Amino acid sequence: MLGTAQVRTFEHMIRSEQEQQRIDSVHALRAKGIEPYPAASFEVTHHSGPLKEDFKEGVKVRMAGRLMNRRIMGKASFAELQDREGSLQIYLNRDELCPGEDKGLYNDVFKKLLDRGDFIGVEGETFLTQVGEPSVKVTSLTVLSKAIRPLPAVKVEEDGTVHDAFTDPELRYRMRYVDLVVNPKVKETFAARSTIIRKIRDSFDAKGWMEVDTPVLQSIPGGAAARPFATHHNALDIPLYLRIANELYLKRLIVGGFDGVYEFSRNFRNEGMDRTHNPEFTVLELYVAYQDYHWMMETTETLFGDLAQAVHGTTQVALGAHTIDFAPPYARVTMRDAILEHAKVDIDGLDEEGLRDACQEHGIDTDESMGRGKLIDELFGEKCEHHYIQPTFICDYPTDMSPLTKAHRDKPGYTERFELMINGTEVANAYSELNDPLDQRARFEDQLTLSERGDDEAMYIDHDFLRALEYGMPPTSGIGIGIDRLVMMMTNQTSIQEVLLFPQMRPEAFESGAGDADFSALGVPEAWNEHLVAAGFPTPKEVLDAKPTQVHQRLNGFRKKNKLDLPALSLEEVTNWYSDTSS
RNA sequence: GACCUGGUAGCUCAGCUGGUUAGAGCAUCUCACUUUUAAUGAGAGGGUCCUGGGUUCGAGUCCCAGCCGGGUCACCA
Repeated sequence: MLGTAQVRTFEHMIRSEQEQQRIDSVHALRAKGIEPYPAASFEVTHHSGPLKEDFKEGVKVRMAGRLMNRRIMGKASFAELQDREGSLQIYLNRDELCPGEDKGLYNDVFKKLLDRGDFIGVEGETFLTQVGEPSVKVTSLTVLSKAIRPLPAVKVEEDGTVHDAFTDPELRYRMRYVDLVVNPKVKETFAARSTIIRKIRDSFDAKGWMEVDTPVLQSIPGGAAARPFATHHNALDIPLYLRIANELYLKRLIVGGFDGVYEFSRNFRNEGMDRTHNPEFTVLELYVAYQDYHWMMETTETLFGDLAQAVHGTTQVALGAHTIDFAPPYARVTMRDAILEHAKVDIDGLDEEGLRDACQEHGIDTDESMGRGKLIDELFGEKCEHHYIQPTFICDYPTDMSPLTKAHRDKPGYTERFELMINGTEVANAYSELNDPLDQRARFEDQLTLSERGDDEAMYIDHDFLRALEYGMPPTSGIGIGIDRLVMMMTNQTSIQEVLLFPQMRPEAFESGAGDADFSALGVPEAWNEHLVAAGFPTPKEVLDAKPTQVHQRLNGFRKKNKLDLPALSLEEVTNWYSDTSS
């Protein structure tokens, strides 16, 4: 809740003309005895979707949503009421809405004081207009919430042509709430994401597997090879890491006697961002006892076929220029055959040097820290991966790039591992899990050697996990499915930001309210003191947290905007504020 | 991290080899209009041209530095 003082401050923020008009309307509504932000519930009986699908005239309805796209024609008006399902046309007739002498609700409230984007509740009766549009004739109108900022004015023609679309990715991601209101397709993508997750959960629960929660804060960031985000626990005075994977915890639960466990794991990796990578992302991890990776392939292809059906009603799904067929079974190609086919290299019988030469021949940069597994991985990634558009299981990875995977039952040097490739991208990664504790210990030690050789992706040793394995883990198959990528494949998106509600962005700078602060310790000229606060630096801390270049620009921008009678600051001068405090 | 590219009104965008007071459509405001649907007709208001510096008689436009995005690559899933 905002205090009165704060409300007053916000009203003094610099507003666009349209925002100021809307704020004036808030006051005008109150002056008429209408609360623009009422506390009481508004009972809703119908939503636009079902009402339109099975439309009948003469149905009494109560609906609520945003007022959009008004078409005012004197004593009668049409508008769209947009709710969670879509939107429905409403019709307001002055004399039916206001049967008495006082026409204020129509003439003043609806026509003047309400704007596009405001939440209203209506009561009325369904009917078809002359042109056959399903509509609601409004007999009662309630203001539910007044919007101060105007929504982007997107207009859609009957044939689907969109005018003045809200498309700037920066604005769409930073203000997803606006994106969702104005771009119906965006809503559909996230509805599909929800459907996929719910369907997976239903299908796993039906099999008797159990959803679990395991630690996000870990003292050893294990289960994958990646740079973690580090933090610190004050009470224990120890470093902690946000998990890069949850694999080792789920296996501990298999040791503990659950024979099917899964978790939708939010993982965090402190690495680059692009259209297939976000610092936090979701992986579905599933571990099932007494199964192997062949069983897991069948489980996976069946699941994906079902998911496509649930989202699209068919297994044929458009993805960019391709149509992906999610119907099982999927092709199974060994890593050796994949490389043989696309790079004409037989990795069997090639030692590290031979592989290094093969990589060089294909123009792949190598260095001394790369072992045999890493070299094979490079060959596959560079020469093969992008060829697999239709769902394909790539099987049997070399042992030294799979430290948690069981050795292959009849191919020495290989493991029982597969990755599922779709549209040239890895979507899932699965193993027959390594449950031989002595082998696991040896594999961790090999990782240590790799790490000493300079491979900064080598895994940490988790001694408690080794101890757990020594108590005995049944044969188990496990899989990790990249949920974000899966949703991309299922919703025809090529960027991970389109399937994350709030993708990571550089934080935005805001002007904040007034406060008293002393900047003299930084060496800021006294005349600038109050302006620093107004320009969005309430305390010296905010100044020091920002980059000097940024502060310099913001302040000079503020000076220009407000036509301050002060000399412009030099970058050097601002930079000095930083050095002064550190000495 | 490197390269390419963009930032002009609330939204989508024009703005030529630098040259009067920076434009359009939609949105907003005023007026008209009782079945419209990108409603329509008439009129009006609205701009730190991302920021700072430079070149110039003159910069939205050219140069330098920076801020914030997007794309490609590298790394990764």
